[in-house]
Order: sequence, then C-alpha cells, then structure tokens
Amino acid sequence: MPRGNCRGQGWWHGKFQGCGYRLTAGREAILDILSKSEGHLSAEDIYMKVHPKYPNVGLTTIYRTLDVLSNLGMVSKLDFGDRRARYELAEGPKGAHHHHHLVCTDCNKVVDYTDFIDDEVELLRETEKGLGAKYNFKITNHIIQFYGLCNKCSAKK
Amino acid sequence: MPRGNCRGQGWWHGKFQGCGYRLTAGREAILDILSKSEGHLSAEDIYMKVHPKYPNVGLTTIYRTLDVLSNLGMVSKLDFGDRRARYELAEGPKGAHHHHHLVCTDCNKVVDYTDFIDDEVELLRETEKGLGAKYNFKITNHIIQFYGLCNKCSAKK
DNA sequence: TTGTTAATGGAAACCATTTTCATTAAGGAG
DNA sequence: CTCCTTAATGAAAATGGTTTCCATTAACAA
Repeated sequence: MPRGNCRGQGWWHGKFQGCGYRLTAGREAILDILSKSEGHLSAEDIYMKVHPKYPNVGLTTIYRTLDVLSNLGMVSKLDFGDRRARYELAEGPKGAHHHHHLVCTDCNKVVDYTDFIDDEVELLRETEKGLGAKYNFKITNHIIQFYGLCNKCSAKK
Repeated sequence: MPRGNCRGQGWWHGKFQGCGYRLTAGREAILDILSKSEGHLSAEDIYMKVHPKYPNVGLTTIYRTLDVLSNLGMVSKLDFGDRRARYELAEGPKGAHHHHHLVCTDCNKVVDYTDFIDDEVELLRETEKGLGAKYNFKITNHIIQFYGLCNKCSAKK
C-alpha cells in the first residue's frame, strides 16, 4: 500500500485501492457530488449536497475525504480570500477544463477563465521544469489567480 | 479623502494622508519592521518584533494595519497553506525584488524565486489586460505559486 | 467468516482573525 | 496653540472554519 506519492494516472476506484485507501460510501458520495457540481464548493456546501442522500455522512468525513483527495491530486483546494477553502475536481494540465480564477476582492465573485491558458500552460511547464531542477523540488501543482474589482464593485466606488 | 482606489504611486507618508488615513506610531512601527525584515511574516511574527519597541501596540492593530496596507497595495498578503496569513512588503511589478513562491506541501518551506520572472511578468501583463477587458475587471494584483515537495521531504518518503 | 486496522461521526477543542466598545489622539479648522 | 470631529486603538470577548479525540463501525485481505 504505497501511501505516499499516488498522484499519477488512473481513475479513482483503482487509485484508491492501489494507494491503500478504502472505498467507502462517504467517499463515493463526495466524488459523486463533486463531479456533478459546477463551481467552487466549500466543505459545507458539499456537506449540504451530500446530506440528503447520505444523512449519515458527517462534516468531519467531508473534510477528511477532501484532504485525501487533495493529496491524491484528484481535487484542488482553492483559496479565494474569504476565509473558507473551496474545492473542485482537478483535471490534468492538458484536460479539457483547465482554467484559472479571477477574483473580485470586494464581493468575492469568481470568474473561471480559460483565455491565454495555452500560453500560460506552456510557460508554467517550462518554469516548473526549471524550478524543479534548480531548487530540487518535485513540483506537483501550481496556482495562478488574478485579483481585482468586478465591474459592479468598481462602479460602487 | 478618497478612501477608495489609492493604489497608485507615492510613498507612504503621502499615500496615507492623501487617502485620508492617519499616520500613527503603530503604523510607522509596522512599516518599519516590514521594511527591515526579510521573508514572510505572520501577524504574530510582526507583533513580536514590534512589541519590544512599542509595547503598547496590540495585535488587533497589527491586523487592522496590515489590512489597510494590503488595500493600499503596499503589502502583499500571502497564503502558504498553513492556516495563517503571511505578509510582505509589495513592490511594483517591475521592482527589483519582484518574485514568486515555491512551497513545500509537506514542511511548508518557502523558496522565493525570480527565475523566469521576466517571461512571467510579460505574459501576466498581457493576460491581465485581456482578462480585464473581457470580463470588465479592474485587475490590481495576481498570485503565482508552485507547490511540491522539497528535496528533504521527498527523500523522507 | 474472521481479524486487522482504516474510516467514521459527534462533540469538544483549536486558534487565527474579527468584533465590540469605551478610550485616545491625529490633524484640520479657527 | 487650542478645540473638535472622528479615525485609530487596545483589551477582552466572540466568531467560525477546521481539527482533534475517542469510542464505534466497517473494508477488505487472508
């Protein structure tokens, strides 16, 4: 049960078991919700969506599962500056829905954008390679985020 | 007293007063510490450093001041995934010390890097312009961060 | 089926950050 | 220089997302 670096390929049934994690109803429920929902869900959002169908899955399990999924690289943990983590299904850097975020610092509105993504991905790949070598890091992940005021909020001022 | 968008040029004496903020001992102390310290300080770090010289500046004021400075664009608020915000003096995108961060997800070690910064800055400028126009955002700021395992932590596994 | 041990839930603990509120003092007006 | 308005402050209490504890349950390998 290699519990360490399990961020490689493979979809979750295999991935879980291959990494020594057990496949439980709670975990399936969470992955199910995550794959059906668009957007950036907080732990509590997920709890609310899971609860009706699986009333016996507690918030604690949500947190623990998200942590596992995040370590496996299957889920991205996001921070938009309100003080709660958000989660979304991760996809490979070439995956169809690769995107980054544009966050309004005033109303916390978030826009997913895919513009310029190809150039970004290109540069990031280079950078990742370079930095990994230079600083001896095994890079698994990156974040790009832009902050500013959305049109509504900048009109307000 | 235009309390709104005061992120322009000018150093802090003028900036403060020009924006209707008052210049207080606490604020000077914090800016002083920030400009003398290297690295990524938490609110409490700053408190500890400010305290000996200004024992009557409370932690609350540190938080409030950092918030103001951050809104003015004079300080960057960072998030490295441990659950406390870090702060560092901001410099303009072309400033001498512009850098991004490389974070170990295991031991939370942070490396400041400046490699590839020019290419990054170039791309980001473009992206910022494009996104700002397309989504009607007034973009003021961005974050790039790489995550991975430092050599020590990846050896441990 | 059984045994080992990972996973779970509920409640309590944690702890960085915010809020409250009475007090102080910055800095413009006169 | 003094007064006055109101921003800024500190101490203590509140907040609230996330973690920890611990006794119980259940995955899944043998």
